[in-house]
Amino acid sequence: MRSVGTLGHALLGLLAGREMSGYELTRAFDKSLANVWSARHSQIYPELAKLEAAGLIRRTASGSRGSKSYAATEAGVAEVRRWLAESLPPEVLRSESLLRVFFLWLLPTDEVETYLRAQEARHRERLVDYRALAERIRSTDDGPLRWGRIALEAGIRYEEAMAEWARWAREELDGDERR
Amino acid sequence: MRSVGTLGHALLGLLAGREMSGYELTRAFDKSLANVWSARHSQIYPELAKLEAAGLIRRTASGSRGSKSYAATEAGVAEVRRWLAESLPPEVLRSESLLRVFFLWLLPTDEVETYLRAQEARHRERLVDYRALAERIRSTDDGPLRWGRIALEAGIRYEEAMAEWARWAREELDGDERR
DNA sequence: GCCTCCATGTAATTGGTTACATGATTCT
DNA sequence: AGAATCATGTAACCAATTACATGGAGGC
Repeated sequence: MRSVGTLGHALLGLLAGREMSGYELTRAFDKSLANVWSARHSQIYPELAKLEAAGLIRRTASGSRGSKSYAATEAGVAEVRRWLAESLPPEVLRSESLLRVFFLWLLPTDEVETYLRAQEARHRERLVDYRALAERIRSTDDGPLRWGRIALEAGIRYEEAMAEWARWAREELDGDERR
Repeated sequence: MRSVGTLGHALLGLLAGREMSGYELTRAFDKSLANVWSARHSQIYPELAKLEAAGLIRRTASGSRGSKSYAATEAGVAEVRRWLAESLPPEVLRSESLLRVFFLWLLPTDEVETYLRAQEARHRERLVDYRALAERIRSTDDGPLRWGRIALEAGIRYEEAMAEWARWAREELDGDERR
């Protein structure tokens, strides 16, 4: 009996809300979940087959263009709940942009400044997007949507913190230059 | 001619600073780099062989207990610089803890609260560690070490933002309960 | 003599991305 | 008729983790 990975749990979580097809699930990963977890259809379809074989989801209907809908079974919902209540795995940040910072001493000062400006700009752009999205969701305060809004808030605070950090790092350098 | 991945660039960056053995590189990933990128020795040793074959690093000496030291070649240093100056890849956060947030509606309120408290506690713990580490590095303001301190500041701001977010999310819920 | 740390490697497996491949429906 | 979108799948490859495997040096 193969254990369920993070992708499997994400799929079960989505299917615990409502029945969906592989295609709809794929869109969910492109849309709402994109900012915390990603997955392509090429990973999703085989995973659905495995979850079905494990009895955690079941086929419910076939749509017009050959689409297949799935719903979480009782065992499936129980498995997501178990996962949610489980203690968090020791998650570490994995950021290529921050990794590069360790090696910036290899670049001339003006290129370092360019780097940090680009970094800040990217975070500010995302911040604008996230805030616009938050405005649109604001009114919904019931059910699953609400938790999307709460997760989004984490994204907003993250981008804010990273943009501010990049500005701080740039100022650190500048002060240094003028000395 | 195989292209160099992120791990390869990280190794080149470290070796551009000073010559090191595979074992020392492994420790560097456990220690300073651990918070932004991770790698095991089983991934590092084969990668060193590839970098050497590509002429980006070269063997410099053999230590007593069979250790092999490597240094970045000119081509190797040029490659890190190229990588650093290159525009950033579209990096997205990948967080299982935040993914779980989308599905918290499946848990009873008290378990949600437990989840968010655990989340906050973890971030606060890391914050304490990072701040202690920052204190220790503070005095060094030259060379590679300085950039380690700047990257650490990003970690501090990240943990701070996430801890505050978890508290905010919990309060959101509480306010709701009392209504 | 035994344990710990230093030191390097390979093998097996999982997770994830990119590319390949195909076909139906709807819109213009 | 042609393009965009819906819809599902497989194959090849790359990245990363876990487990397997071995041996030397130094401290107790």
